[in-house]
Formats: sequence, C-alpha cells, structure tokens
Amino acid sequence: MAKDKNVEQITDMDQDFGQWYTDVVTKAGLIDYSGVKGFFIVRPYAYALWENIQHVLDGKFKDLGHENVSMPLLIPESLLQKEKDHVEGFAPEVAWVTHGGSEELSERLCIRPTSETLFCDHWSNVLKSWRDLPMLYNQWCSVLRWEKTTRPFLRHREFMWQEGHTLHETQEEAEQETQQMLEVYADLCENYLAMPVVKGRKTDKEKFAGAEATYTIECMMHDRKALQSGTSHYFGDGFAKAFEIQFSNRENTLSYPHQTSWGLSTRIIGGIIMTHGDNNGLNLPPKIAPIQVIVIPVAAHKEGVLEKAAELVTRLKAAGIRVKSDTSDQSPGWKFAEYEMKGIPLRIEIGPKDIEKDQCMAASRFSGEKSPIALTELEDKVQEMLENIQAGLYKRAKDNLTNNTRSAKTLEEVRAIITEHGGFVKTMWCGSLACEMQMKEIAGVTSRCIPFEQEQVGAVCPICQKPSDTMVTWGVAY
RNA sequence: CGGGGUGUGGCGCAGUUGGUAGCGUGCUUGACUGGGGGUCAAGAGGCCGCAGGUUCAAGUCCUGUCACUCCGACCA
Repeated sequence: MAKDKNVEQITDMDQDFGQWYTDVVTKAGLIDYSGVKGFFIVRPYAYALWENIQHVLDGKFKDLGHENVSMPLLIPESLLQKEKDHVEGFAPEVAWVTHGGSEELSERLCIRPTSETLFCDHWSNVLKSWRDLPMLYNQWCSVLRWEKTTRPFLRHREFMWQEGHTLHETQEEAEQETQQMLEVYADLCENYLAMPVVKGRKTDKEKFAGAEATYTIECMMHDRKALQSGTSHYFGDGFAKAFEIQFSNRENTLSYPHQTSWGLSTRIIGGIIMTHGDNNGLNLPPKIAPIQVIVIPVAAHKEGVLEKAAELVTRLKAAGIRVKSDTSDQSPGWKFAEYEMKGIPLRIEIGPKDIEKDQCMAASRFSGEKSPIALTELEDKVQEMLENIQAGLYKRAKDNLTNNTRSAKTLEEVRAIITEHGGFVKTMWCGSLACEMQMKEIAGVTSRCIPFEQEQVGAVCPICQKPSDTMVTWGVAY
C-alpha cells in the first residue's frame, strides 16, 4: 500500500468512496463528461486500456473458433418483439428512432440494447443444415440502454462491449459453450486484470431476459460491493422457436438449434479502478497497463541524463515492455505524483547520481518501495518486478474477497454482517423468489450468484426455514 | 420516477444590506530550479446555466425553466 497520500486532488476513499471514484476517473484522464447524460468520452488512456482488454479477449475468442461480425445499429420494433421475455426485459430502457430526416418512419426503430434479435433474424435466413453448425459469432460494438442513473464506466447509456452469439446442434454443446466462455472471462479477470472472481449461476430473478440460464463472474470491489463483471447465457431453443430458426438435422428432419450469448463491457474498467485503486489514484495491473514503465529523468539539464533515459527506453522497448519517458520540464515530484495517479506499475528514475553508479532507481506503484537496479540487469529486473506487482495486486484483491466473505444461518445474521462489514454473505436458499425478495428487503442484499463451488453452510433456508441444499452468495451490487 | 444539493474564467470556489466580478489552481512566455506536486516575473482568459420580471441599477431579489450531481427505485 502507498503510505501517505501524495495526490491532493483526490478525495480519500474512506471518506467518500463515490467521490473518490469520480475523482480518479476524471483526474487520471480516463473520462470526460459529454453534453448528454450517460454518454461519456472515453479518453485515450482509458481507450488504450480497453484495447488491451480487447486484444486479450479477441485472441481467446478466435483461438476457440469464433469469428467477428458486425450487425446493424437499429432494430425494427417488430423484430425486437418476437421473444416475449426479451422485450419485457429491455423495452423500458430502449431509445427509439422515429424519423428519417423530417419524414416519420412507418415502423419505429430501436437502437440496439443488445443484438440477440438481430443475430436470430439473420440466422433464420442463413441456417440450412447441421453442417452449418456451430455458428460462433462475436461482435465488438456499442449498445444503448436508457438508464436513469449513470456513472462513468459502471453504467453508461451507451457502452462499448463485445457480445458473442453462438448456435449449436445440441443442448450439451451449447451448454458447454456457455461454460467455456464464462471460463474465458474468469481467466481474463484473474490472470490479466488481477481480479479474483466468484463464478456461478444467476437466480431466475437475476438472469438475462429470455435466457434459460445465466452464468456470471462476480468481483468484490474495494468498498466490498459486488460488480457483475461478465455474463454468459444459455438460451435453449427459445429464441430459435420465436424466430423460426431451423435446420435439417442428421436424420433429415427439421430441428431448432440451441443458442448462447455472452458479453463483457467497458464496465470492467470500473472494476479495475475499484479493485486496485487507492488514495493516490489508479493502480493498473502490468499485464494490461497501457504504459508499464515510466522513465523519469532527474536533473535533466545535466549532461548525459536525457541520453541515458532514452537509452533505457530503447532497451526496455526492445525487451517487449510498454515504456514511456517524460522529458517535460515539470518537476520530478510532480511527475512522480502524476504517474502514480495514472497507475503506472513501475517508475524508473535516472539522474546524475545513478549514472555515476551505473544504476537507476525503480519505484513500485503497488508497494511504494524504491530500490536501485544495476543497469546491466535492467531488463530482467524490470520484468521480474512487473511480475511481482501483478501477483501482489492479485493476492491483495483475493485477500479482500476472502476476508470479506462470510456465511450466515439466519436472516438477522445476514443483516448484521452487511451492516457491520459489507462484503459477501453465503447462506442456504430454498429457491423461491419470495425468499429472495425478503432477503433484499430485510438485509438489503441481492443474490449475486449460486456459486459453482457449493458448501453446506446450514441445513435450511434462513428465510422460510425449509430444508435447502443450495448455497447462494449475497451482496450489495453496483 | 421520488428526495436532497449545485450551476460565477479550463477546474475548485468567494462574492455581505442590490452599486457594474474576485481568489486559488491550471494555461501562455521567460529566467532560475530539479531525487516526492519548486521560485520569481509578465500575460491571456467571463452573456455569473437559460428565459422572463421587480429596480435608476441584478451574480445578488421574485417567477419559471434547463442541466448536472448525490441518495433511493430500475438496471450490466
């Protein structure tokens, strides 16, 4: 942890977490507000972060056989309405296009809140045979949902994401795809973003409109609230039936394919901020940090300093490290604070004293420690430090998750834990909606998921006292 | 959609009983500085959210309106 607060402009986390978040997002140059509520400008630094996440995911998708496509932005109203649950889920938050120029359209068009209906319509035209399956599609795009409350990254009205959509011959294959893609998200979070996850299935109340099953990865933020960070849905053949998607199967009869969709959005950037950030600002995991190392020349006017700094940059670049130097005439102290705020994992200082000793100083954003590195072993040491920082960030987040996940046997106990500590609470659950609602009302928590890793934390549902063998993780969610 | 708050240089704010707009920071230029947000000097930058009204005179008072923001409800 960084010891003292160096950056004065950022509100203390403990004092006001919401304000802290807004401060970090704006001061670190991630977001600017636009003229329209809920529409945010994702500035270059944040976009670079998104690109790195895209790069990781896109590679994984393609390795698993998926292809990228592009679907239209607009959905005719009639198309949106084909699947009953789906419309009901999304209708309250869609925006409509009613005019083309000054002419009123004969049918109004919805700006996509998600593209299931577009994919389905397309598939109903192109799918003919079992030989066409599976269809493994993905698109990178932005979608629009007219949210009432908006926050940078966490809830935009327009947000960027990827949505994968697949069609399969059998239920088993589709279910396997759903699980597989959840694992891809979990891998991204844990191994790249250093965000430990709880994997599980959503309750019926929380699942996606029109889905048969929704799977989720839930992360715990620094304020111990939950962030749903990625979801994967199994649709069965419900959409296929609604959209009349059929194919000739191996027995030469007509079948409905089984379908999945899965998505992860720029919301995850909010997750990174709230998982790793501190009172000095952002704190980015090296694996996805747009800049991994910032080189700061000290006493840059002295002979040889700038040249040496440039040399370090060249060497680190050649070693495959994302590195930049700041040769502006701001004071070193200013630069230290600035790049800490931006969450750059490692800072290298190089000045006359170092050059004399053939070394440089390396300061870790994660630990706050500063130590000399002999220039002869620059690349290896930097690489090693970046790995340690990545591991340290993960461990700290994991500890936060572990230490703030508790189990309870009674409703009152859940309420007390949430009031006192926040975090996640595990209880048994009978499976009824009524009890789930009761939990929200009394304890103020929603079900985050039914974790894959089940435990017997009791014998009965804490609300209705019926015998239960399903465990649910509850929490306050973003 | 309910409840609170705020709108004044880019950002953060002050502006008293109405009298013609100021501070901090940032920005520009230059010099000195430089190992944790440096010092000095000289500059640029305002339809006081918008629309009405009261008044000799409105940032200030009145009415309306819009936007943003926080807390709920709704949602990724």
